Amino acid sequence: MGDLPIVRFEEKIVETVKENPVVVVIGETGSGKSTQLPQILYRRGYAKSGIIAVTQPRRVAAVSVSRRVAQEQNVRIGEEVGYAIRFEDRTSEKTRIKYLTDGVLLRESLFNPELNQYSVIILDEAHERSLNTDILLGLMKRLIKWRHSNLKVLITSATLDGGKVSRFFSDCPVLTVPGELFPVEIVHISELPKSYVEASLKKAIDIHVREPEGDILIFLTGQVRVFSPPPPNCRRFIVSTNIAETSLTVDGVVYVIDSGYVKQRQYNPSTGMYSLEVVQISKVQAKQRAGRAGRTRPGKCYRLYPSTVYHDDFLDATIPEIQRSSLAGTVLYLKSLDLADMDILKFDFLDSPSVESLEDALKQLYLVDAIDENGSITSLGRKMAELPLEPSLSRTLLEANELDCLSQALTVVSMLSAETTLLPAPSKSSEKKRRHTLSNLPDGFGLGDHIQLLQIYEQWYQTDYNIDWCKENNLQVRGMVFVRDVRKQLSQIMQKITKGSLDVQTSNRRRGGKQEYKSLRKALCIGYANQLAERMIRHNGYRPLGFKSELVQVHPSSVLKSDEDGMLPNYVVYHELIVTSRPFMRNVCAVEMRWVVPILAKLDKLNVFKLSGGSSQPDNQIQEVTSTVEKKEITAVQPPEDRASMIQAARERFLARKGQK
DNA sequence: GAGCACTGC
Repeated sequence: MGDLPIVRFEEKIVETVKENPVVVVIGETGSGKSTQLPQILYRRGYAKSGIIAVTQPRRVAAVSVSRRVAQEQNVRIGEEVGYAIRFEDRTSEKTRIKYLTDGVLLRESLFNPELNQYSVIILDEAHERSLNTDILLGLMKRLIKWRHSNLKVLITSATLDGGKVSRFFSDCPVLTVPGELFPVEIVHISELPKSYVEASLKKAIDIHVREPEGDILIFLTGQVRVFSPPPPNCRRFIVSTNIAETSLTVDGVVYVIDSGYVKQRQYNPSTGMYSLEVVQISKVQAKQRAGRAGRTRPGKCYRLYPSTVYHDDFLDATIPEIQRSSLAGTVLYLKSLDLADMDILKFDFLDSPSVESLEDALKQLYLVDAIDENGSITSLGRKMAELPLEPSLSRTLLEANELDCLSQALTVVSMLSAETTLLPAPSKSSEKKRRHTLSNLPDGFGLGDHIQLLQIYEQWYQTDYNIDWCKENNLQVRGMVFVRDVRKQLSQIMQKITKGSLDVQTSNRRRGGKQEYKSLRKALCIGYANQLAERMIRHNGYRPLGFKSELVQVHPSSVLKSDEDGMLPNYVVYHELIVTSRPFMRNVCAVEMRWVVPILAKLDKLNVFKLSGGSSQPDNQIQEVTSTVEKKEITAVQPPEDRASMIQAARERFLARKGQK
């Protein structure tokens, strides 16, 4: 390994790091930056006063890279070289080089904001711009001011715009290390095809007929089954999503077909809805895809778009995750750090999320009681930030603890954390089977999907976590085991937060009936105060409250039942709004009017201007921001005419009851 | 009555 390109730059790297607190290292695939950079600094004594931390966006990468480095150092994993990922800490007092996911480093920073145990922090794969890496970039900028004398920060990436990061860190130096890829010939087609799926199929057959041996990797937006039956000889056709850009390395690939598209999840802060859209990839992504052809020998990349489209239409870089996600959790995290002069609208991000998105986050946090009407974090909010969950789910756990149904809530929340991986990938053959077996699973008494998830886990518990039971019921074993791990971790954190011995045991009793779930549903209602929907008067469509008014439906996969008149509950809370063919609420739970009334009152007095620190002295940049806020109509709920009086009456009853107490 | 890429604490 001594001849990796990066080693030839050792002197230059060491010299630059010595003179500067922050250094950007651009290294193409095959440069050895992830494995060699920490070893170089280790050799030069940088681990004497602290640990060298290397972050990775993915767990597998943290584990595999650390294993390779341990091997090169000739030590066992967990000794001088170790890793830390969720559920698994393979480090010891001897550890000097520590690989960890960026999520783990963020969590460590919550309890030790100065990260004193580290002398060097290397943020690897920064070009991927994961939400966590972006937060860390902002935190590092603050941290080097406090720890100027004893902390070195290195930002490394494959194709990141080095100049931009350098400017972000007060014009820090940028080192470029060449990679060891084989040349890849790029071929563009002359005009955009009508169908990129069809075009990629044609191109694949074309390569198969004309070109010498070598596997073909095809980047599409989903696993479309268009390549069956397989060709008669042994050439492999690998159809892949963007997973092969980063997570997956396929050996033997010589040809890449790049459709130029990717399916991307986007959050709309004004409607609270997620959507999955097929969008054009960025130049960075196109380069990444082409690079996959040159890992073992010279290769070819066929791009199913003209070069003019690449140059003129493609974005330089993918829109960072931070600009495509709901930021409630992120904002709560930053608020809980108690950074001096912390104003969330002024936090220094490499690419700032929109003001609208930040205000949406503040609004949500206010509704779940994590911040007060002035935008300051509450003691409840502090506890919520300690839980590795979305704010609505942390709020549910804390409320459940008050209502003596923590054990049930822990199960529901854990099941939701792995929900997508529970059911097996749909295929024609298993579809019937799944439907059949699902009918054998509990139905949540018609109260909704959260209750069903609880019942499923409790049944599994009663079989003593029997793997065969999962298989019989077509539940993914890995998913269920993951749920069990999450539940254990959350139980421990809850014990710590409440400083008490809690009853977190999964219930073993035979369940009585609907009444059994009342407290749990109330806790869910309070936790999901930001995800509450009201049914329309005469039909089963719903309107999410607190967002721009849009009509949504309960997802057809839901087990929520209607009453004798065919009507669904007046109010439900939902886990997620997702736009596919239409806007749907996924995972809903029926809630009662009397729990909803205080939330409606809160929605009424919502004042985003105050939440975003409207009283503070704005600087020029912020001036512009606040003026748009002032003009904007506050998105409080306007109940439909004839229901307004009903809500008012219920609210008065509620307040009267409260007064009596 | 739908049908959804990928991560992570």
